[in-house]
Amino acid sequence: MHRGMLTGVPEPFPVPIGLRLNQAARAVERAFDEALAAAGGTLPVWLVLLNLKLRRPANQRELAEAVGVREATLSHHLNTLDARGLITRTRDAANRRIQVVTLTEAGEAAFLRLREAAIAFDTRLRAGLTDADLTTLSALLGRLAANVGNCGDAGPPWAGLAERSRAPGGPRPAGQAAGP
Amino acid sequence: MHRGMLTGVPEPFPVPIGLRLNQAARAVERAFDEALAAAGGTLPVWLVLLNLKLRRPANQRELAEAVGVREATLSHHLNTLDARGLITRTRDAANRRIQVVTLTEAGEAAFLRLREAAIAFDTRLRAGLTDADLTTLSALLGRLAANVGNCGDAGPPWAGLAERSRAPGGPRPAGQAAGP
DNA sequence: TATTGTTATACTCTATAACTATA
DNA sequence: TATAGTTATAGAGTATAACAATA
Repeated sequence: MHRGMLTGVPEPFPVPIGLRLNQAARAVERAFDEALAAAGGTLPVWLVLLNLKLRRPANQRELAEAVGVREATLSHHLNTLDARGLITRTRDAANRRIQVVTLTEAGEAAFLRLREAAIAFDTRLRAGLTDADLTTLSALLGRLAANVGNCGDAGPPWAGLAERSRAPGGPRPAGQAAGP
Repeated sequence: MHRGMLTGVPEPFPVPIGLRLNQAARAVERAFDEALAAAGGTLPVWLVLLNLKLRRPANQRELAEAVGVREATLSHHLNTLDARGLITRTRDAANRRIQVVTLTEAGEAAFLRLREAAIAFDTRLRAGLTDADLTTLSALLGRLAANVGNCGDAGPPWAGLAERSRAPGGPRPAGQAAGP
């Protein structure tokens, strides 16, 4: 009864695909959050570390964009990482406005732990799906995203945090990312 | 370069499907949030109204479960709805522990507005997708959800809010739902 | 004046724990 | 004691606005 049609409503109504999408995304998100938590991390922390390693963002603006948050929000997360001893911030000698973010040894270790968790998670997630399935799924997801405006393939594939359009406060992202 | 493989990493690595899923889900979520906001609502508000109309939850525990939040969280949202004059809560004469939640006239009107927005959104979202596409997509999404534990088809199709597994605070849902 | 980043503040959504009231 | 619900408190994540420092 929960498959295909909603009944008990004026006229048969197909289960909205957006809802299916969201249920799946939330289930996956929750599981990924748990996997990261088990490895001592959170999604924002993981995304920041990942982007620091993968890209070499010239400044925090780039990093924030890659992570998918505002600059102020990134500062917030960097403060957390700093407090946890995972990064250091030092002024660039050539342009002292720029803070050069560097992973500490503990930061590198945290990155490796989280990367392992992310890789294991992705493997688990792909179970039973062929490459063709994944390609199809990816294409369909791209279409949905395109249908609502965001081109669906914009930005780096590891951009994983929500960027609220409405005023303050907002939903939470979800995420999952590659292990380089 | 952002398609299929991540480069610049030790070994070619397929773009994690979980990440694709999440990007799409967030784009859709954001758009749906906007659509609801334009109709004067939010996702929690919509889900509460929808569940009140669609089901006839016997008590708030049922309603909370349908919406996908804890009872205390539901109270929170009901307070908002109450403050906005969309619902009333009255004690059940037979069992005075039970609060009977009723939509006011303004609540009914809000429901209709949000329903229209949700239906329009779903139509927009499905653009260019055949029924076969939707079936395929739904199945693949179900598989992903199943792979991470949550059976992917549990609960009412309109349960749209996140249920945090980790301590306090937490991610935000996303959502989209049917218009009955 | 423009760029870079931080701080201050606030908001949404969520949760747990403790409480009231009823059964 | 058990059930129904509310209130109090808290926390994560996000945002905007105002600010400082540098160019």
